[in-house]
Amino acid sequence: MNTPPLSPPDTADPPYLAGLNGPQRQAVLTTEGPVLMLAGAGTGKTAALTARLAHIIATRRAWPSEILAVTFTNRAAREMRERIGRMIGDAVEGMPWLGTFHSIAAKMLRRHAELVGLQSNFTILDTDDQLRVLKQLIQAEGLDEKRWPARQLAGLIDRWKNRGLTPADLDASDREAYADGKGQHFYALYQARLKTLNACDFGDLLLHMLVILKTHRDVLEQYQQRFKYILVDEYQDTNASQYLWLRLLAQQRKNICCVGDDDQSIYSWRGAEVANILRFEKDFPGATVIRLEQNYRSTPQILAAASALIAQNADRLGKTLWTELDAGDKLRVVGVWDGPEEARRIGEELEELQRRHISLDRAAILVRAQFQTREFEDRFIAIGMPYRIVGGYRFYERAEIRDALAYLRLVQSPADDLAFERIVNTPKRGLGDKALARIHQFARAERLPLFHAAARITETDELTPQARRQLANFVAQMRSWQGKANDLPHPELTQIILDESGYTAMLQADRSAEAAGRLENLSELVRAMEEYDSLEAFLEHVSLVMDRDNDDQRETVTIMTIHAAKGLEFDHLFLAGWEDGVFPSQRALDEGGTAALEEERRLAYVAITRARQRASIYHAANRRIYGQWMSSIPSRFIVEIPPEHVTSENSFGGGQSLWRANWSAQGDPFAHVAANASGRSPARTMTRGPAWQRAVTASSTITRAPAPSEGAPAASVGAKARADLAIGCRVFHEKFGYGAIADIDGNKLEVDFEQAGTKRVLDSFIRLA
DNA sequence: GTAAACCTTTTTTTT
DNA sequence: AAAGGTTTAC
Repeated sequence: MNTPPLSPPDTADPPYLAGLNGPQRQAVLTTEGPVLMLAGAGTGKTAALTARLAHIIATRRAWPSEILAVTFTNRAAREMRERIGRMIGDAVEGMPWLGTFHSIAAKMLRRHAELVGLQSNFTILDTDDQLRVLKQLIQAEGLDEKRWPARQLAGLIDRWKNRGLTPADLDASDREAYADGKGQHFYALYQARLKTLNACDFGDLLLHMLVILKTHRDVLEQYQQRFKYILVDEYQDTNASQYLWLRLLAQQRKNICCVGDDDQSIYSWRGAEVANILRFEKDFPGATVIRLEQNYRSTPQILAAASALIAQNADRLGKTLWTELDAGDKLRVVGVWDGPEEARRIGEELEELQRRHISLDRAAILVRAQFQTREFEDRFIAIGMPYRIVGGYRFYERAEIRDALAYLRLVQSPADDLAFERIVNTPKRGLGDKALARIHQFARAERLPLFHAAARITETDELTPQARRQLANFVAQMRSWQGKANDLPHPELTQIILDESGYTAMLQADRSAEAAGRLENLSELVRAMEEYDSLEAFLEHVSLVMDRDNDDQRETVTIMTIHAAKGLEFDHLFLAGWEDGVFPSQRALDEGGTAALEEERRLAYVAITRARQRASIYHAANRRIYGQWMSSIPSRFIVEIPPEHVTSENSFGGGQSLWRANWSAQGDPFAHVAANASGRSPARTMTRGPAWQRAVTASSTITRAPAPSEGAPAASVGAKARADLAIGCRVFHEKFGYGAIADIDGNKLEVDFEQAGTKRVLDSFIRLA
């Protein structure tokens, strides 16, 4: 370790070392050589990271512009910038290489775009554009879109890109994927199409840069020279492509510091590989490994509950978090009747906080999936509770915003065919499929972008006179905006475009309930643009940050997904919807493997460890999913928390949560199930874990789901039909008893019950008798 | 070419 | 339940 000439700690510690513990100091002072920082939840990782940066800069080891600091989310990048700013002042302005992987890769790629056949003003496609391109390709190849959804192809291509694979790199098994082995073909087609569009998608930002670094030694060396120190946050979430990228850049100087926590790896669905953390020491021999294990955030009760939960995962490095804080409250587990009641109860608790003059900024509601936020939104609007939903309906994904952006994109780069297609007939100009097909045909024949083709086609008699007039008008307008683009400030330009194009008028004429909100969103867009120096800068921001910065000054409770909450902390935490099928998600359960379930468990761990003082876990007995009522079972994760760290209550019985009381009082958690199944535990349930068994036992005692009667047949959660059922099978249902299957419709069954008559039920509530 | 009616699908999680 | 896509009616 190359310790700088520092005086003894008690006399002249630089301010950035103040209040750091031993391992944290080591993380700050070990500047040379590879460092792996294993930092558990709430162990002051960000403090150590920012101090490390401050130290490197203060001791003149590197200029701010010579440090590469990568984070995963824009929020994390922003926070780090702010915190460093507080330590080192304006020097942070000179840190151009602090940002997300994607923003940094984009910045690099703009400099070297020509090396992968792009121009430096390439557009960055979002998921929506990506899907539209793929759909067009699938159609052009004459494939049935129903059978081979574009989404699936997009997912595959995404995964390949995450793994750092170009079409040529795919191996035999990858090539087989999609539409009888056309996966590779489509991948290549898609990449070619992107090239002609002068566009790339999110995965390309990294993959293109990776290819450039691999194949252009001079470029690689240039960056290896520049980046004297590399710092990576949330290392457990890096995917293969990011990993290779980092390894190339760090190879020369090897001053790379990676910070991560294998227990908080929750992005494997996006290609993240925890293995990256495990093989760090192999890739960088002699690496210093520093463990941060003292937790400054949570009470011992919360910490113990979280630790016990995560201990159920087999696949982990293992660590022991400890804290010096006072014991604190146990976790609360609250059972409620249904989703609306959950929202009502949490609303009441928030009102209680308000009465105690506790700022709502200190409270948060965490959900597994976005759809759960609606219940809270409805309730909080009703009671006037100030709230903010993070992520959610994203500002830049709204149709009106995307339309406006498409206009701007077309002004900026007339060759943006996707933008052209999007707005050529919005608002309506009488240019429908037929006209568009003609333009397409013309464009292909003349090898022109759509906009230029459109301009030329108006000089021919290809189109009907009225379509021709309309199109000529549109082209003329666009030209006039393009001419103004350099003279007018971009917010004004946008306003002019919206007005002259008739977009504003279209919304004003719209009598529907949403129209007013849309107009408001557009003025907000114009306002947001003012913060950017140029149209280019703004569009870049929009492509990379799908969210608008929330500068809400009021005190509000935050509602967000657990994923979005990673890295944050709250005094009062509400964890909603802890029911099997919601959390862990149905998809994770359907997959059946332990890997998916362990990731859900890590998610549960992340959720609980966000709490500083108090955490309340909610589970509802009934929930509406896909618009239909489903009865649900408390999450197995609740059962996995040791009872000594939990107090239970429920709103429909009083006192301790019935299901937990029932299961612990019974001794044998299987007894109930076994009895119901007439002494025989069915093989299918035996393949589930003991937690599931307990939960099933419990649910049969407390859940009184609305009967799936004729009028309201229960809907599906997982759409797959079970293979073990056939018409005529004798089956058992918890509520209706024994019966025979009369009909099967996907996962919905019609069963003739011996006692209850004929009912429509979901196959997941049925087992073979 | 458009609007209205009808059917199907959707829910992880993010850059 | 709501949004998206498709078919049908004008």
